[in-house]
Amino acid sequence: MNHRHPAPPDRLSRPEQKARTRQALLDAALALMEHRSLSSIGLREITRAAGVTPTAFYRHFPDLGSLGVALVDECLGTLRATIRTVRDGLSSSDEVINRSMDVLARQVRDHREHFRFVARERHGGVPAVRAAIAEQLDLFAVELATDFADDKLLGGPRFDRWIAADLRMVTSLIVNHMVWTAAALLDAAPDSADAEARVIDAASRQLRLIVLGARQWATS
Amino acid sequence: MNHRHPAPPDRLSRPEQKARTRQALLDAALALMEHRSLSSIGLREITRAAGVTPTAFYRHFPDLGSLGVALVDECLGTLRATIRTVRDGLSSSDEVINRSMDVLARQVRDHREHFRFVARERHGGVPAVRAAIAEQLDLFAVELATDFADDKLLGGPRFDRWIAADLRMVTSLIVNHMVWTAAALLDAAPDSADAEARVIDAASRQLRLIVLGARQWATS
DNA sequence: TGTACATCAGTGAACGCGCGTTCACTGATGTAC
DNA sequence: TGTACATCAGTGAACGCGCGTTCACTGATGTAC
Repeated sequence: MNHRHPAPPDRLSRPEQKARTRQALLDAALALMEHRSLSSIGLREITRAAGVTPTAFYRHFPDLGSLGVALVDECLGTLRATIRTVRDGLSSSDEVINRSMDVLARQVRDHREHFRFVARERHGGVPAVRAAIAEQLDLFAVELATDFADDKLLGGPRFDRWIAADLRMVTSLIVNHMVWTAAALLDAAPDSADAEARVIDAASRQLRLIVLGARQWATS
Repeated sequence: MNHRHPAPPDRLSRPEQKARTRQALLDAALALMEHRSLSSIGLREITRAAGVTPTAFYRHFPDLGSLGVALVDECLGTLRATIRTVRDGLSSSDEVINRSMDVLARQVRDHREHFRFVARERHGGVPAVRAAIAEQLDLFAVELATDFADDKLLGGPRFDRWIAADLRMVTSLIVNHMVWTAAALLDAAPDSADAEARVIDAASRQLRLIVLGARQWATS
């Protein structure tokens, strides 16, 4: 017989409680990393902020590096899903550029800690985390290249005739520009909407310049 | 009377000896940062590697952040001097691009630690160091904009008619691309000349695309 | 439904260790005359 | 040139502290029958 013992609404089942603690550890680590890098944060600091004893940490991660890799998935995995939805239903390149920038700016505003983490640890001191970030950013570039090849974006040039290497060359430039823009938005005084607007404006023009270059490249 | 007591050749004067110890501290810190970030390195680790007692550190720097700022000057100050000499006497844009890339690749090969430090701490956890790096990179962009305005580079478009904001937009894009390229060169397997060549090739094409875009921008 | 047992997330004490900073000091280098 | 004093880069002992990891444990949740 298949007995079910669903936990009553006010009591959490064991897996639920475990997931909750795990998330508390991730959140605590991310919060502590606002002003410091992953490798300078202590296991005890994280557990203290999460409200559990130091030893409880080992029930969820073997070490801080593994927690870092989990954070990469949380930060960039969700961003990837968000971004993919943006590109549908838009045609003119200016439209795509402006909308992409708006979405990026909003994402940065809503998830400062996530972007801070990625910018900081991208070249940081934990190899496993660096590798995980590089892998995710590479996926961004690949997906963007697929969209270009499908002529979903930037209508003008015949991207479908580009060789794969040139496509990846352009999309990795764009992805890097995106990461750099996010970092610049974080560094802009957070209370100054003006500083933010200037960063967005400059980044939009840079992106338009890149698109101009890509069209020229395609027709040359 | 002006008595001079120059130290004999085998004995160092006090300022000389002090400068030597200071440099030993900087070198030790840079070496330790190959695999870790500044904020995760201990004062005692540095003095141990430099061959002095922990307390001697305070004769040279009030804290680790100040040492970091001194490192920024060492790393980027000298690079700026090197790069400025590169741009003289070249006319065609392809020539400038290829030569700049060669110089960058050689600099990265010869000073891996310096570039690693800059890439890692650019968005790292020490605000004073981040600010110092941002300031130096801004100087790069300003100098490059001046060269463009003087028509020293990329002969084709009439950069002298550009408004200042557009010039800075282009040069900061190029500087960011330079930093990213340096980081990519560091991440390419250091023993693999092949991986390095692929990074250089991709970066050169990206830079050419940016120049194409800039020309198009200028004439539009 | 009730009982007896298994699982396992989180506990709390204990450990040895390296940390940053303080302090009074030493002794070679530098200076005044 | 010689002497007496000042400077100050580097020393070494000492401090209190938080660290990562170990271990045997507790007790609520889950399962078998």
